[in-house]
Amino acid sequence: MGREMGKGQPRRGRRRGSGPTVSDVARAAGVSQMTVSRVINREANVREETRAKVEEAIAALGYVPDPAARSLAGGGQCRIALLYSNPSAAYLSEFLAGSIAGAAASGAQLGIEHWDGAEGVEALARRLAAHRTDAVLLPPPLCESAALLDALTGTDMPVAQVATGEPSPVAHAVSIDDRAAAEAMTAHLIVLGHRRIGFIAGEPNLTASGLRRAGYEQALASAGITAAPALIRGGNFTYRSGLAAGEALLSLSSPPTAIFASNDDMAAAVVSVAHRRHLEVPGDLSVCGFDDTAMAITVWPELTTIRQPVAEMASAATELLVKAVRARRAGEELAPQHLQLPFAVISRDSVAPPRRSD
Amino acid sequence: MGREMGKGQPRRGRRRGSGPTVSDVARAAGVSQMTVSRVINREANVREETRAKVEEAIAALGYVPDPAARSLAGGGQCRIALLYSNPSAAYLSEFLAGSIAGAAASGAQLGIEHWDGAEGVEALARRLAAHRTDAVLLPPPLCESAALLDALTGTDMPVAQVATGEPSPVAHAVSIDDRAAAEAMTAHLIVLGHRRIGFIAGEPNLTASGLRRAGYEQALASAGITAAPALIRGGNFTYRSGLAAGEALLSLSSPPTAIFASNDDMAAAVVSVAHRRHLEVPGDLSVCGFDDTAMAITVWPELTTIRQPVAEMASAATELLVKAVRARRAGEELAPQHLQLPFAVISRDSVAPPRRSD
DNA sequence: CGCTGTTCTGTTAGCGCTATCCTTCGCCGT
DNA sequence: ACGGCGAAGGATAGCGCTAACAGAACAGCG
Repeated sequence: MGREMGKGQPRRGRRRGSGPTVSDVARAAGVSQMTVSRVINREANVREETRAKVEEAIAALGYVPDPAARSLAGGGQCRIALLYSNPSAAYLSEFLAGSIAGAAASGAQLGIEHWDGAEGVEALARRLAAHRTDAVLLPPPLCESAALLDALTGTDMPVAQVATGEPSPVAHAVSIDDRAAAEAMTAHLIVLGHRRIGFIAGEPNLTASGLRRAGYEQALASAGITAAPALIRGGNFTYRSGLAAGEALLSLSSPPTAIFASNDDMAAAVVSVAHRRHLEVPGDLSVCGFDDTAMAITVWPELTTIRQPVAEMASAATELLVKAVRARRAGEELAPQHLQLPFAVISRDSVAPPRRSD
Repeated sequence: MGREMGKGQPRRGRRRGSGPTVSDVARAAGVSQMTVSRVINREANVREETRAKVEEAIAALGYVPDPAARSLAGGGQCRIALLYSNPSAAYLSEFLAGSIAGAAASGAQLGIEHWDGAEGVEALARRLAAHRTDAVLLPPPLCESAALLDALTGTDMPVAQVATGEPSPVAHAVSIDDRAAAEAMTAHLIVLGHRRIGFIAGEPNLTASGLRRAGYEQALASAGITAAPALIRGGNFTYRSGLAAGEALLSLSSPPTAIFASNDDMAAAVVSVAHRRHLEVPGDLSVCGFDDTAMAITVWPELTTIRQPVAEMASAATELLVKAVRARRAGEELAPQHLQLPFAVISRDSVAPPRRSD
């Protein structure tokens, strides 16, 4: 039977005008499709030289892998649910962007699920099952809920906690070294000449809070400064709690020359309190925060703070989950990974040397 | 009976344990895969009897079509890009959540693209093309960039603007009635007894700013109050501009009893200024914002503000784009739609009747 | 009965990618 | 030399689905 009878021209196929495909890249790089695939997936056993050639071709053609095709051919459909509760919204947006990128990169579907705890844990599990969820991504503060974690790890869905201080041994986790970060920030203040450094602790139920406080204390100890208990105040990560703690610290007979708040919201509140008392920031009082959320650059002066690579963390956690799901489907089990990403001290305008180093 | 005769014994396929496929259903129903596909897609030209048989088989096997395969095979692939610039991040998180939901609902892929304007418009267009973007979603403030809009609508990608005051005639748009919202908020203050109501305008380049101001003026006019020009101050949606405008308004010889800021950031700044001057909010000064971003409930007291259903708006815009892309592929053209979603006045603790209605 | 339409249903060939072989090649030890 | 081994990369066959076309079944009409 003459397949190409009517037209001498081979049938155009039903290519979407879309874009370059693996075979285009392969042709351009002078390798096989499979090698391109290997480069994309960062598999081993590809010579550096070959990899470079392929990457060049990818860049030149502006190639982007088709997620649909990937999940069809590869490990198969993978739906991961991002479970969130109380959105510290600035955080969530970066987190979402990261998850989306991670999901896109591994060809997974991302679903957003809200859970406020009112609905029981089992009801949640049922909901996830109905949505054919393969894995669950937990940003703070949900990643700290022991009940939730238990229920989730009880199912056969891999779970990833992001930014928890104390990862569960049965879950994947991505975080920064909160303790080292707090220590670095405190040390920074000490180097500038501050000696009376106030600290506003975070929500006591979150494990990261303890680590941040430990880092602060460690830095003081390393510098030979005795930590005055009066300089440490409790907070719960809200602006309002920062207001109260700030008032308390600045009402001391010998107030601190710098205040390190465990997050940006509380630091912003401290700035507000300082202004109310007609103290200049950073002239009369240095203030620093933690997280580098939108709040940090919203207030004036902009806050010196610790940047967590939230997007990267979310992206890494997402990819981890996809890998876990695929491994599980292949019959293996991916041992819980606990990644730690680097943080950075971001210097802005809310910190300066103390006016008189007494 | 033998397996498929034509081909040799298939080599141990790499079936995922997943679920039943079209061919399972087809075999169970005694029809071809194609017929099953037709039933799934509710195509015409399938006998009622056949359809019933297939549907029965689907139900019996618990078959669910694989979206990845569908979009690979069908033209279904649709990649929509969410283009964002400015870290108006609190807004973005809700926006993202909405877009994701919208994309999932219509089976589209969502990509996040950052653009700060440094890279030229054509470079951006090239990047989008390289990422096989089919349509572009523009949250504020990018949706106001005429240059960008021109460049984008010049391509054959559908574009949707979200929350713009003045939709382009060639783009889709989803917004709220900013003017009516500002009018409602102002009227609310008037009903409480305020007569000297300060207004902080938004970034003059954004069309929504003008509408909000017009709404404010309209409400005053309707109540027979003459708008004192001194009570209107310019701002640009930043906290810092709110600080300056707040200072100016409260320094007037006859200061306002209420200040309506065009967004929450500026309203938060006004609260801060008021506190610095030892004015109680809302006792001595009522303050209200606009947008209901995270900032509104971060500061204390929490802000009375206008809620825009950002997530719904993003979701609606996303679905609109998908529809437009599919229509275009089918050869038709979806005329630009301009949707307007309802807003709501959210009463919190930053507004009260004036102490003495003078 | 042929001849045209009109439904319906089946067949074939991919969509873009990766799993699973398989070949090739260089490097070691004896 | 030789066999053996592991790394690098190629060839091929699908993943589950649908577009496009090719029949088959059935109607009406001369």
